[in-house]
Amino acid sequence: MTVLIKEKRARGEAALQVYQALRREILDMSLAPAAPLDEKNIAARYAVSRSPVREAIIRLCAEGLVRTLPNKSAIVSPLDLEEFPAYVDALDLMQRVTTRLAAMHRTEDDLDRIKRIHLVFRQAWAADDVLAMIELNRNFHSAIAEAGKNRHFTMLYTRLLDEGRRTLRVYFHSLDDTLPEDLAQEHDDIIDAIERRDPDLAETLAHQHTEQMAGLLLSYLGKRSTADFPLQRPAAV
Amino acid sequence: MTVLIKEKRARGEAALQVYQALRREILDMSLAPAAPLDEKNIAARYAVSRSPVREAIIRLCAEGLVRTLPNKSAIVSPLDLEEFPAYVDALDLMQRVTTRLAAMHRTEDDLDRIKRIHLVFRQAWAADDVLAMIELNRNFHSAIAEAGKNRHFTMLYTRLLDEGRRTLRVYFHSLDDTLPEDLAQEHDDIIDAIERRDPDLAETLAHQHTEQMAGLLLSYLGKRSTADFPLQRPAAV
DNA sequence: CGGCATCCTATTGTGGACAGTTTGTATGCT
DNA sequence: AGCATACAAACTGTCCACAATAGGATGCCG
Repeated sequence: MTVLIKEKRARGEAALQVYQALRREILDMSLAPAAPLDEKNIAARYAVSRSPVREAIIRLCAEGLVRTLPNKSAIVSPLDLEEFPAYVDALDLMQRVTTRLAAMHRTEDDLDRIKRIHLVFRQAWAADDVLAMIELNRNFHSAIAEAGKNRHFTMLYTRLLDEGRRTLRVYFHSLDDTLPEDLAQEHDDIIDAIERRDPDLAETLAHQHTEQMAGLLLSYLGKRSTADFPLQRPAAV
Repeated sequence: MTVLIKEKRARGEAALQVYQALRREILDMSLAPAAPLDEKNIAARYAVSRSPVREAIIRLCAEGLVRTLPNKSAIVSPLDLEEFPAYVDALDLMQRVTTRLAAMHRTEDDLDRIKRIHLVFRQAWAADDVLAMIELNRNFHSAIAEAGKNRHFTMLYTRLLDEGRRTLRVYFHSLDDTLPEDLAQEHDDIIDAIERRDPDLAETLAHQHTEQMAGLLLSYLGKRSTADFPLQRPAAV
């Protein structure tokens, strides 16, 4: 699938566009985890030379979305379920601290932005558009983090959210693309706490939100199709 | 100052070596904050072409140690004192959580590593080698974070420590390269808490350690040389 | 004398070429 | 048949060349 971008590209845009396009494809899982990233191939697809592609891959590598192997093709970072606990720990702490800080430091503009994103999130929920919901969920929490005004927390948190987007996709597919409404309700509550500038409540809600999400994912991971399937032939009727 | 590296370089080492060398120079402040990074110049100094240099700069940019401006030279990230509070907030939280996790998950090997580094730290302290101390302080806390077994926290924490190394250098220079012994003692206490697997104590000590450091830095920033200097000519005797 | 337009130069962003590895295949041997 | 070796294709890492842009120097005009 060749992707044509622009007739004429501004100087300095090629690397950025390839970076954004690759990033999107990785997060959408159009590029599967562990898929090799052939530089020449990608260069051809985006009608650029290998230099901008290389730059994009290096940046994605620094973000943890791809992994480079010496003298071999870089690959899309695999979804490592082994470190799921550490991931949830990190996500939880970052979600708590960014939400708390948002309740402390948010401006009216911040609040507007957050509410606007959540509105679109609800629309996507109504339309059963799961892909949009996943992205909007990410943007929702990212906007909250921005309102917290600490770029270090924001950076790690958005990185974690991005990494998680792929896991969420796997999970939501398993639910036949339906979503519990609880999540949207929890978002409402978080917004309220931030609006009322209640850091403790905001942090508590953020924590419960993470627990909720982690619980859902765990129940999915624990779901096994043949666990209670009798290997012994059932007794004749 | 031309730096000659190797007669023959292994394929794939050029970019790595330039990256490590640049990184070191930035953290040592051999390259001053806001100093421009001329690609051709750097390429000549390390006897490579611009491609590996470019790769190194991109990676450093993703780490936050350099800043790239479109169509202009990248510059060493300036020491932005405006966001000092946010930095301390982030450092404090990461120090607390990584130290707590270390007290929970450390192995005997982890403990050995930490103790070994601290031993060398004390030697550097005895020898008044401030540069070594700054690097060893970073390695000490980094080793603790590793013992916590959460790569996300470790990553952000080490990044913060690295960013802070430059600020520490500025500060310690202002103390005429002498250092309060408290820091070493606090390290001892933290090691004890980790050894005894006492997460609460470890976290508390880590927090106090950050507060101590931040307090020292603040008192330095508040130190002004002419604030109580009378502008009016003193009355004749 | 100061301010603005123009030209010039140095540097970045990108394209393309070349060499060293790695991977896959084919062939020969056990 | 299975394994090891050798060859070949392809890809990465690096170098080099070129075009576009930014910044400075120069000259002109108010």
